Parts: sequence; structure tokens; C-alpha cells
Amino acid sequence: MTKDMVREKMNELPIRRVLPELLERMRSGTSAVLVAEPGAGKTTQVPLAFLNEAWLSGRKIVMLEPRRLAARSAAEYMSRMLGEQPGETVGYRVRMDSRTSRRTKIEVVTEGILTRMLQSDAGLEDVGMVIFDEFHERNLQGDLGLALALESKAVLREDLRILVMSATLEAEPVAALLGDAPVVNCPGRQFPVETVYRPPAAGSALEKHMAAVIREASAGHPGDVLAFLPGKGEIRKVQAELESGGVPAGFVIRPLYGQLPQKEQDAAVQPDPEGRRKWILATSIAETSLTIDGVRIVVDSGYMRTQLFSARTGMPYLATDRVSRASADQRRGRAGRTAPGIAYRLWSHETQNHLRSRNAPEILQTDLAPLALELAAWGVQNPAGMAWLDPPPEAAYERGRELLQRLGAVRRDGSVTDKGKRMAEIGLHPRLSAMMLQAEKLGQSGLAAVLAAILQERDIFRSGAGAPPDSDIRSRVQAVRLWEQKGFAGPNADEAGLRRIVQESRYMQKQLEAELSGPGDIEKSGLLLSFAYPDRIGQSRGGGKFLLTSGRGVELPREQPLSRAAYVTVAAVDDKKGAEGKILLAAPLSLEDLQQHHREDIVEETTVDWDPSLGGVKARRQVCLGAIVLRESPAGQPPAEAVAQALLDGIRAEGLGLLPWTKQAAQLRQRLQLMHEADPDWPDMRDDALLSRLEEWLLPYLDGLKNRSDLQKLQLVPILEQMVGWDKKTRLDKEVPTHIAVPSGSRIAVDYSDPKQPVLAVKLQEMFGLHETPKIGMGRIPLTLHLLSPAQRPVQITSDLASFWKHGYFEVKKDLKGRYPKHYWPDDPLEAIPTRRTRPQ
DNA sequence: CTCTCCCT
Repeated sequence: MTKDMVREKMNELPIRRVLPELLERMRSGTSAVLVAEPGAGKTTQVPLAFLNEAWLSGRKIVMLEPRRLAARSAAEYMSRMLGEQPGETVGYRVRMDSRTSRRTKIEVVTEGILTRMLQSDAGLEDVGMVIFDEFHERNLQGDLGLALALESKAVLREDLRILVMSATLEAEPVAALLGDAPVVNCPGRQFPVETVYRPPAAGSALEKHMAAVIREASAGHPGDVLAFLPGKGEIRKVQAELESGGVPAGFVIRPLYGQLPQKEQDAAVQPDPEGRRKWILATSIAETSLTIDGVRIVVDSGYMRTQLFSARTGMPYLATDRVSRASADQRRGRAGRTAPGIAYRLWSHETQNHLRSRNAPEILQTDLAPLALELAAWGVQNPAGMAWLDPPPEAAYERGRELLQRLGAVRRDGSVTDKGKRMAEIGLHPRLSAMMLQAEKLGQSGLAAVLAAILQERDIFRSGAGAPPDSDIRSRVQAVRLWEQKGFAGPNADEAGLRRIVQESRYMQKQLEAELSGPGDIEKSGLLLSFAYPDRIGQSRGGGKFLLTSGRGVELPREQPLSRAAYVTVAAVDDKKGAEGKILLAAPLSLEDLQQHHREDIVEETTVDWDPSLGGVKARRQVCLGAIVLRESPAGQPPAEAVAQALLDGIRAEGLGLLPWTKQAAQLRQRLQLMHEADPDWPDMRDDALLSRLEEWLLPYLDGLKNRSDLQKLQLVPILEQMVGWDKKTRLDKEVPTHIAVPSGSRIAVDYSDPKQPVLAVKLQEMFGLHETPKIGMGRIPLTLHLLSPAQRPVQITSDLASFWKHGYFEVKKDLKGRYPKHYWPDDPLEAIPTRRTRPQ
């Protein structure tokens, strides 16, 4: 495009119409929000419009972009409009690459760069205006940059202009955050896109359905198809589905996701050299990061995969979820960039109504250790006092602070240490910065820089078909070295990725200003990583399972040689909910290195606990690093208190069944429970209640006991009696007797197993002559009678004996007389003589 | 039995 053509095109842009208002707002005030739909041209027009404002008084305009590529291309585009090269009036600055000069008036930077600028000059002395572009993405770095810029403006730089630009933002909250800033709206310029809802039939697989819709749509409409899926797995399935149904002549399938080697990504984005129509199967990478010309058809699965952070375990995990309405609209818009298009949504109108309106901002679901370090370096220990659209969630923030403390970046009170300041300057995740600083001391910064670069970049390895991926980070280090020395990449490595890693690792080493340390010893990889991930040092439990110092369990497929290492450091992990976490990248480390370099975290202690396999208390001398036990030996004389506590732990773990519940003890417990239910002043005797008060009632009797068989010797009856005391015990015997005397002279034990309905089971013949049902509880509670045959089988259950004698007895008698003819079955039971034998003597 | 995307 020539300079004139660019100028001409620029004049048509919708943004031109709102620029005067925007300029006026920034003259009369100091902040504003610009809401402009895609295609309005805001990114390239707005910074240039402010270039000659008097209030700049020689200062620069800084514009933030969420991606390096976007920052560079915005700078290039604006330079072209001025007939210049980047680095003259308009420049850019991203990690490892910048084009700026003393003449530069507009600096386009990635979001994290602003934080670095503010950390080295809180007043931003040479900046007159900060523009936040694409703010609706709500990246962590953008939110942080805005919070810091607002503090700077409030305290040091009243005149600092802040403009927040966004495509689809609910403008009110951010305008309020800027102090009731005016909102300027600008329409966009998009071709119309028709929306079709096409949910899969019940029970049919989404991938199969998608393949069918792709086929159908390409038959009825022109242009390339862009299909959105949550991840690689689903992409491969749809691809297989399309291939098995036959790809028509003139079409080609192009997968597109971040892990894919650069060459294959390029093939998906660029027009097909043979002029075929593309079926592009993409993740959300194609939602904002990459734009593809020629797409007229979008097919959206409606799902996306995101990484979430578990504040509970301190580890990340992947989750597949429905997209938001904002995401779905963004995806649909991809069909209307160059011509009118059509978008198929593989969900129903009904589902559409339930989608959340926008994606959660990153600050609500990510690891906050980096944020906590920046704030500590800024001098803030409690983020609650700052201006946030969404304040950082407390649990994750606290996790982040704990990690920083462990890495030596902050003190207990949250204030930053000198080491922490250096870590923040290095501009890596605090874990990786801590590793770099430690490696420097050990003369291993060369290896550490390669490891950090590998972890920073996307994985350079593709797993072979069918084979499980290799999780040993040393194989990546080897690939990097091979590439550096011979310019040769292994069959599975991505060359563009290797190039980036080499560049990145050299940059890091240079930044440390360390002497180049040489390649280092690859076998120290696990050790170096342990300085970054001290909470993820794993000890083998066999079968590829490892216990981490944090207490979490993780695992590796057993086919991997790494699964047989005794100790590993786990750098990347997917913390599956419920199940063991999955190790994605790790390296082995030796016990010697571990003991030498983590000496200050290793503690020696005597542990006394219940060993279920032993059925008793075991005392051991343990050498521990966090939750893992490096060595242990039997301990001699453990303190009696600890043994008793361990016994209680055993009972809590295995239940009250460990105690000798004789018939008498069990009945006593039930009788007490009956009293409790009538009067809460009596102790609750249910399992949970007893277990929660073991210290009170059982502990005093445990002296000298060590195991199950010792416990079996306890006398529970006196123990339970002691629990209620003498007065209550006397009352208990009176109100809830153990036995009842019946007319035959027998004393029959009452069954209290159901405290609501105590039972007296007694032979019918023993009850002759008794008019009324016996009662307990000072005559309040009638017993339920189980009247038994001579063979002890219940023949009648009643709590109204008088009525039984009158009515039921004669029926029962007839039957019993037939079965037990030798027994005594009188016609008048109330006058008869009770007996425990066949007949009264 | 398969890792979403991005950045200092």
C-alpha cells in the first residue's frame, strides 16, 4: 500500500468522527474511556491524533498492547503512515526487542513493560499519556498496569493522561475507576454475519456433529471455514471424522493450535498455495491472537479450555468450559472481516441465554505470585487499598505471598527483600528468577537460563503418534544444545521454538550480567529446578507415583524412564481434581544434592503415630523435607503423652470399634444415650460425639497402652460411669434399669439399642399374672414387649399388655397349643402362675 | 492417552 492509499483509507475510518470529541475530553480532563467496536481503527489512529497536543509538553505517549506481535505491527503501521521506520517518531518495546530513539514520541509496548517502567520511575517523568488498548481482554498485566498507573497519577502525576480503549467493555465500571471519566463510543466496521444455532442431537458426539456442519456449510457458502474447538484432542477427533468421511477435492484440513510447530501454524493462516478452500480446526488462538483472511464461515463448538489455579494445592489445572457470550461474538466476527459471512453455533438458543456474559478476568483465576511480587516491589503489602476492577482473590494472593516468602523475596510482614527487588527486575516468574539467582551462585547460570527459557516458551517437543509424551526436561535441554552446536533439531523438535529458546536463554544470561558460565552439567537440572519449585520436590512411591514436599501426589506414566527416579523436581503439572496430578515436565535430582542444597529446610523430628498395619503406635525418628520423609529410624522412648495422642488418632481413624464393647458396656452406652435424648445435660453417646471428646473421657486411662490388644483390656463400664459421675449413675440405674424383674422371678436385660423404643424380650409364659406393661423412666416410658414362644421366637410385639391379654392372647394360645402341646396354656392368663419351665411346678 | 492462551 502506498502512503497516499493509506491516507485515503484512514479517512474512511469511523474513528475519525469521534477523534475531535476525544481530543477535547483530554484537554478539559485527564482520563477517558473509548469503547470502539472492531474495525474502527482505534489502535492506529488514536495515538497519532494526540501527537501534537500542547499538554504533552514534550513527553511521550505510551500505548499498551496485550501481545508482542500486536505492539510491533501497530508501531510499523503508524510509522508507515508517517512515511517513517519504527524507532523514529513511533517505536515499540517488547521483551528482548525494541525500536526506540530520542526522537520517539509514541512508544507501543506490551502490557508488562509498563509495570517495569513504573517500577523504575514511579512518576513516569517522560510520559504524558498512557493508552490501554484491548483492555477488555482483562489480562493480569493490564489490570496491574492500570492499578499502578492510577496510584502514580493519584500521588505523583495529577496531569498524567489515561485513556482506556476497549472493544466490548461494560464501560461504566472502568469509567468509575478512573474517577467518573467520560465515555466516548464509536461504531465499528464489520461485514454482516448471519448467526445459525445448530445444537447436536441428544446423545450425538460434538465432534461428529461438527464435522457434519462443516461439510454442510462449505457446500452452501463460499470461503474458508474456521472451526473453534477447546483443544488439541478435539481437533484431532474432528480431523479424523472429516478424513474418514472423505475430504472433497478442492478442500484441505488445517489444524491450528499453539503447540503446533510454526510451519504448520503458518500453513493454517496463509492462503493455500494450491488455491484449495481451508477447513481450519482451531483453538481460541484464532479468536484474538491470529487473524485469518478469507474466512467466511465460522463453526463454533461453544467450548474453551482454560488454565485455572488451585489456591488449595498451589498448582494449576486445565478445565474445559462453555464460552462466554463475548467470546462467542468475537468468534462469530471472524467470519465477517473481509466479506459478509455466516456463523454456526453448535448450541441452542436456550443455552445461549445461559452463557455468562464475559470471560473471567485473569486476575480471578491465575497464580498470583507474580502479582504479589510486583506489589511488594511497589511497596504495597495489602492490595485491598488499590484501585481494581476485580481485586485479587485473597486465597490465591496469600498462596502467592507464601511462595515469595519461601523463595526469599519477601519478609514475614510482606515487605520486599533486596533479593525480591532483583527478582522483580529480572522479569520472569518469581520461581524462575529465584532459580536464576541461585544458579548464578553455583556457576550454573547457563543451564538455568536454558531451563527457564524452556519453561517460559511453549514446549518444543511433539509427542509421537501413540507414544506418551516424554516429560523429562533434560531431553529438551539436549535438543537446545544440539541446535546451538550443530544447527540440527531432532525429529520431534520445532525449529522456530528452538530458535526462540536460544535467543531467550542468551538474553537472560546477559541480563544477569553474570560471566557466561558455560553449558553447565545437565544432570544438575533437577537441582536447579528445585530452587524454583521447592514445594514440588517429589519422592518416589513406586509405580510412577510421587509425593511432593507440598503434600500433593502426582504421577507419571510408568513407561517413562523418569518414573523410576527416586527423587524428581516437577516443573509443570496438571493438577487433576480428585485424582493424582499429572507430571508434564520434571527432572531427576540426587538425594545428596537435595540434602546439601536444601539443608535449612530439612528438619529432624520424632513422630509418634498410629500405624494401621501394625495395629499400634509406632515411634520413629524422621528426617523430613516438607511432607516427604528422607530417612527414618525407630525411636527409643517416645513421650507418654505423644503415645496416648497417637492412640486417640488411631481410634479416630479406625473408629470406636477398637474399644472392647462388652454387652454391659454397650448397654450402658445405650442407656446413657436414652437419657441424653430426654435431657441434653447428659452426654451425647453417639459415635461422632464420643470421638470428638476422646481427650475428655478416654485419655486418662491410656497410660502405658500402645496397641489394639492393650486397648482391648480397658474396662469401659467404669470409664463410662466415671464420665457421668456418681449422682447421674444412681439416677440412671433408677430410671433406666439394666434389668426388669418379671412375674416368673427372672431378671431380664432390657434391650436399649433403639433408645426411642427400649425392648423387653421375654417368654410369654413368664408374664402370666402381670396386668400392665412394665415401664421405665419413673413410669413414663412403656417397654416394647417381644413376647416369645418356648423356642424364643417372638409371637407378639406389643406395648399394651393389658389389651393383649384381652384380645390377642386367645389367638396366639390356639397356635401355641398346637405347636407346644406339653406346655402350659391357661385360659385365664391373669390368674395363671407364671413359669420359666414347661409348666408351673 | 493426548496442554488453553499470553506476557515482564
